[in-house]
Amino acid sequence: MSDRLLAGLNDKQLAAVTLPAQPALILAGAGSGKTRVLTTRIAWLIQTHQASPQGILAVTFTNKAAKEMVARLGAMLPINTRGMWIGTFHGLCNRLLRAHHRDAGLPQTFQILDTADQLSAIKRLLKGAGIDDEKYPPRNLQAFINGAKESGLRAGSVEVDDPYTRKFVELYAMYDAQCQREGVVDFAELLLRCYELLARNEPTRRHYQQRFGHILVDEFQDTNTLQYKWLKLLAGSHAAIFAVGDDDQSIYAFRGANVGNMADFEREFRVANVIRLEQNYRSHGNILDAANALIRHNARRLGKNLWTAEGTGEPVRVFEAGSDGLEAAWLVDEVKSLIADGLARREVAVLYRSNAQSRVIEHALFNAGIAYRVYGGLRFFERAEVKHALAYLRLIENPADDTAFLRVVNFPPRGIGARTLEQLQDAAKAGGHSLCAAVGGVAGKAGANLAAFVGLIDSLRFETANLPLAEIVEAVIDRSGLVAHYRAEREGQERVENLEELVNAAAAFVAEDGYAQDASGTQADGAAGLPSPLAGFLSHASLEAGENQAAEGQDALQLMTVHAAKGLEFHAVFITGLEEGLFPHENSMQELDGLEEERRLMYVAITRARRRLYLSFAQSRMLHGQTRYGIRSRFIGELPEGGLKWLTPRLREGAGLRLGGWHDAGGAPPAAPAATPSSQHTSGYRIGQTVRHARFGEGVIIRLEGSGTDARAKINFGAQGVKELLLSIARLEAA
DNA sequence: TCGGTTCAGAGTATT
DNA sequence: TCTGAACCGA
Repeated sequence: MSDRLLAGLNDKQLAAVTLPAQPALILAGAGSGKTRVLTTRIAWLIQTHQASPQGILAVTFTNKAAKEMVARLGAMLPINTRGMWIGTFHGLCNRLLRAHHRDAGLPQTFQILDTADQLSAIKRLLKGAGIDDEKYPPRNLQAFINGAKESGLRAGSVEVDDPYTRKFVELYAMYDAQCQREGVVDFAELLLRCYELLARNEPTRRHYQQRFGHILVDEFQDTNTLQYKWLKLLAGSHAAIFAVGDDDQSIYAFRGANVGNMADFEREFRVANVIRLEQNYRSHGNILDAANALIRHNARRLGKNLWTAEGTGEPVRVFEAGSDGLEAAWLVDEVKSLIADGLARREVAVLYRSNAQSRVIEHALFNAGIAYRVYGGLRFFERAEVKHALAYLRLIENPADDTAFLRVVNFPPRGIGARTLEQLQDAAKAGGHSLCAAVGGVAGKAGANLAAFVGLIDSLRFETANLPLAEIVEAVIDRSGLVAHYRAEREGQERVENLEELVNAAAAFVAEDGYAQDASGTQADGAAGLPSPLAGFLSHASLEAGENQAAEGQDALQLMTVHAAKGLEFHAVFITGLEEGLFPHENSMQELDGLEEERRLMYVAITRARRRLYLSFAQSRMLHGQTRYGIRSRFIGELPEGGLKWLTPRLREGAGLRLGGWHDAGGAPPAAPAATPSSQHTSGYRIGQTVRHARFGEGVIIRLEGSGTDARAKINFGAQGVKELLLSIARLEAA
């Protein structure tokens, strides 16, 4: 019976799927069938009765990945996947904490703060404590707190060796106390609190350790320190952890991911079975050769080489443009011809290193009338009007949620201004109450307004107590005055529609997966009563921010950052802006292993392409309101020459990008003329000229200032950064 | 409470 | 250059 399940797997995939119940590390290269191996492994364990569906825990980073796993599993096995523990780290921790809220020291109705909620809670904390937020910027404090939590550290455990950090630690402790008072947890707290629950509560820990004989982890290279600790704790000494990841695709160090977890896991669990999935089913040979050659420049790797049974395919096309505008114009032409050849727009991706780069491209596409879709943007549950409605719902569920209270106490406006709120906050502080509970402490007209607001919340709570979720939401958006408020606005129509969509989302939530799944999971463990549908919906809204932007369904070109492209694949891929300072990004140069992470990012970008890959860079680019002259990214030079096809004349090897090459006597004019840099003749140098410096190497002059002995040049030395040099001192050679 | 002005900052992002 | 946030005046 398992034959059908295993049919079509290659030897390595088969070996991985059918490994004995031991710690295993699967190095799964891009396009090597990673998700298939993961889901088939689960199906195989169940089908061969090595595990029951309840005995398996599978964890991912995104809801999308979790959903895909569930869907594929459902297609493989005739089982009910609903009660299974397949989800994101945060989703699973939420589930555990709901079931054991008392042991975890949380109210049953605890709310989850998203990043924006957390920031406003921090701002409020600083204000209340009279802290100078210039000296202690809320964002920095937020990063500090999250960083500490993601390392598994409470305020008391953070090492302090300077007064500034000491203050941060003090504020961290105050922040945690505030959250506890208000019954809210931030994202990192979900994990840390869950970790502490398991660490301190032996019966609970044993229960889950015994229950989950198999723990499967997707994208293991993206785990942070706390997530790895959590996995170790849950696995205990028995569970077989099946970790799947690719160190070459580790691109999230900046948000705490620790690739070192892979090597640590191999060592700490004495992994006997490291399996490499290196056969790639996605790309043609030249594309893989480029990826392999590039990533070989990284020193710290577990080591892997992708190969394909397909042919070499087309060469990788390289284009040098005179400017960012010309790069976009070329891209438009190329896309047009791809479309003319019958390729669907959705099969073409335009990738860039940073979001700001999409502007120029969008502009060109828009003018050319080519439909496109930009990834990344406001998501449904992040929209202001939706967050407002959710704040009302949160107050119904938990009146102590001061963040929610402040968000809507005067929205729509009901005559409760800053002064009143200050009084209220003072009263709350003095009495040790929540804002909601302190309303009686404010007198006069303002007090009456506040009381009316609390009355509204109370009556909504009582009157909707037994209504279906969708009707609760409907009552809230209606009686809060939100809908009326947006109706009255000239451009509020879309917001009204989003509020109505929220009612639909609530109905869908009850009907579908979410609530039923939460309920069964909790019930199965018999710890706590059922969470209300409302509580479930609010968690859902926090943990799953929803799709970003609409326009789906339409066949459109796909525009996104390289990060956003991870996990996706396209027939044709454009990697744009391949310039030093942009990709690799200059900010990464100050970071430990920054360049290697940028290179992995480039590796991810290259391996998105199935059949056709374009690389492009521009001689000049508008950045922060200034024209910057860049030099070609080193990454292009790290690719195998033979697999590249230059669409523009190749400039002299080693010369870097020689801007304004047409200035040189006898120099061939570039195919695409550059935007003429305004030549200022100072001491014989000119903007755009390539020069060589003894220490910094080759660079491009981007600015000339002063004269005589004070003449200075600003020079972009690429990886060495931009330097300002005195021409009378620096000995520059023309390159 | 709104709307305009000013100012700083500008990298990637899921939960 | 462009954006978002903070701030100030009506």
